[in-house]
Amino acid sequence: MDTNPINLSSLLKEKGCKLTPQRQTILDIIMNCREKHLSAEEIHDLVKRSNPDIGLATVYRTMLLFNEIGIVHKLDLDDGLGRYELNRHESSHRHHHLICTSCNTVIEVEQDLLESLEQQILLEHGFIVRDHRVKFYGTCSSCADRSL
Amino acid sequence: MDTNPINLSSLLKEKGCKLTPQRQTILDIIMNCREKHLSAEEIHDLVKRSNPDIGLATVYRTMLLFNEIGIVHKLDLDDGLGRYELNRHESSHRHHHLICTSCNTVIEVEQDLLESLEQQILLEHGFIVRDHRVKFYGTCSSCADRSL
DNA sequence: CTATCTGCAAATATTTTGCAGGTCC
DNA sequence: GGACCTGCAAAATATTTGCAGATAG
Repeated sequence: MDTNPINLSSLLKEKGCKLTPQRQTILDIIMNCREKHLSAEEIHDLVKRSNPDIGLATVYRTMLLFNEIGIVHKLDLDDGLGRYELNRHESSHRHHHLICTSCNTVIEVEQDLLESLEQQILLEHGFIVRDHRVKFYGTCSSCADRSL
Repeated sequence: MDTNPINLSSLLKEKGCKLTPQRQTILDIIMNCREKHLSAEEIHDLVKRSNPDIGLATVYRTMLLFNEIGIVHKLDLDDGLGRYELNRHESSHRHHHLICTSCNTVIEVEQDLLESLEQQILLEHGFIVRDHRVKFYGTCSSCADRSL
């Protein structure tokens, strides 16, 4: 597992923002929960263990900022809350989420495989794709086994 | 353009639900705005023209029901509201949305082209895909032209 | 020193729910 | 007639904002 490869300080400086202990703590938390898709409230709960004085509003403001800087991505897992995950890739090559409609587990898939579709979209619509979000709904292998 | 191919009455009967004027009015509205991705509030505004007494709560309850029956699909266009579109296909073959990050236009693409990815997901993860949601972010042709 | 940040509380915004009365079948 | 539905208002939820004081650089 890699240690912090993110130079928070310089990323913030580019934007004219300051490196505060709150922001560092929040980054540490989400670095330690890379696979977790945490909501703002969940991040807040975890962050309070290190620093009980951090407010929920600060978490929201920080996630907004981290999203702009590209440190995290906001995602929607259909439970009515915004959720965030660390942005592990430089490019628009992004993994996909498999959502099991039986047990609600979220599995990640690393393949992208959307190049040909994106190429076709460019040719037929003149639309230049720079990013995408893909969710698959279905039945995970454990649930499929269980229902045999 | 096809006229109402949806037999609302029998779909509702299957679920033990009743056909009320409110539900019929709401269906009529969304049939006439097939390409629109309306929010609950927008549907409510339109519906009130025919029947000013319909409440917003009824719209929410009806969209929940229509979503269960499969008449509509809820979607998330990243503006913080739930939006709905008519479900035009029987199968899980679904169109995709192109969201222009310059002008916020939403364009629809009819190609699916996810079969090979879904096949690969089944082989590698044993996950049976039954439905998917795909959003592409980028620049539409008008915006691309404008910035030349 | 000062622009930026923070915590708190209040404000917003969206969606859900309880209930008393109304209506489809 | 009775289960189901509706409108209204209130509640619940999620997120944003205003502000006075604190702090990074």
